[in-house]
Amino acid sequence: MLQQTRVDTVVPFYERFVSTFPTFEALAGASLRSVLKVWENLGYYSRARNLHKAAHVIVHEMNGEFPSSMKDLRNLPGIGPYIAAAISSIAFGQVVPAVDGNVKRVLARVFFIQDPSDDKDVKQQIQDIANVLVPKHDSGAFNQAVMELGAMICRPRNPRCRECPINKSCEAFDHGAQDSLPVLLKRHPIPHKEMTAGIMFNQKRQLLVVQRPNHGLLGGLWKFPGGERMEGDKDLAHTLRRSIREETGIHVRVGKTLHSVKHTYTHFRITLFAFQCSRRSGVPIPLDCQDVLWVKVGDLGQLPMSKADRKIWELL
DNA sequence: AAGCCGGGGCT
DNA sequence: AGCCCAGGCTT
Repeated sequence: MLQQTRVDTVVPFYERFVSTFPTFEALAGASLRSVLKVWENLGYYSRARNLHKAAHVIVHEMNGEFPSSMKDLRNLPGIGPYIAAAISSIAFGQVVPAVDGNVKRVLARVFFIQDPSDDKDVKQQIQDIANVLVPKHDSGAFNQAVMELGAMICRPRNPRCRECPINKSCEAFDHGAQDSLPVLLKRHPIPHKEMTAGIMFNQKRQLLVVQRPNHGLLGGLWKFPGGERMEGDKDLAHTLRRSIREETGIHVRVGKTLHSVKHTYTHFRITLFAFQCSRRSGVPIPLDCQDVLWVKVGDLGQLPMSKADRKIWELL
């Protein structure tokens, strides 16, 4: 949960998650849908899918025993170098450094590393320094201490160097360069996309929703049918007719605009336009999606949806 | 090695 | 509007 996600954001999700799935057996036995529902709004949903898978591996392939070595931890889906090191050092007392974003920033400053910290060699250099620094005793506490120092004192912006317990050992502070380290690579500007969502009821006053493919953006979450405006679309109504046909095979008539919401993802922004829609012909089947479902508006709260789609639902 | 993957808070 | 968050997986 803590991957690229602030502790304060995670805490309520964590509490709800462990009370819903208190054991590996409970998590392994739960449906992916129920896991995604508890994860809803936390983002990076592959983490939820991987955690669900990992619980299954622990219960069915590891005799229900949680692994303690770096090597065995790395074999669980979703556990990479940082988490393997964090768990084995904090929970099992192994002498390994846990290098997260905080640690990289602290070490880049303390050791005055002026090359971009995203560079492969620089990452290795930081890892090498951490390997030397990690103490034989209480390495888990050391790891947490460096992370905490990075979060509270050696912050990305406006570091509190006067209050820093190790400022006398910090080369960046010596040079007065703490604000310009670590060096950032410039990022590409993110594109803007226009997205469409069809709000369509059947005679039973049920709403049509589709489930996204399990891999890719917002994998496994539910959405209103519709898609991105492409080159050849002459207007958004055209986009919506085309994308609903691709997703579900049905032909629709596009009515009036109901709402529009803006949302920012990691690599692009969207404006999502919701249109009233009616079915002209065909029966919805899962073509360019994983599943289709007619659902009562009130029951849509049970299905995991992204923030942008949830906003549309709330406006309805 | 680079791209992909969310949502939220701070500046 | 940009940046960053107790990163990992895929290609």
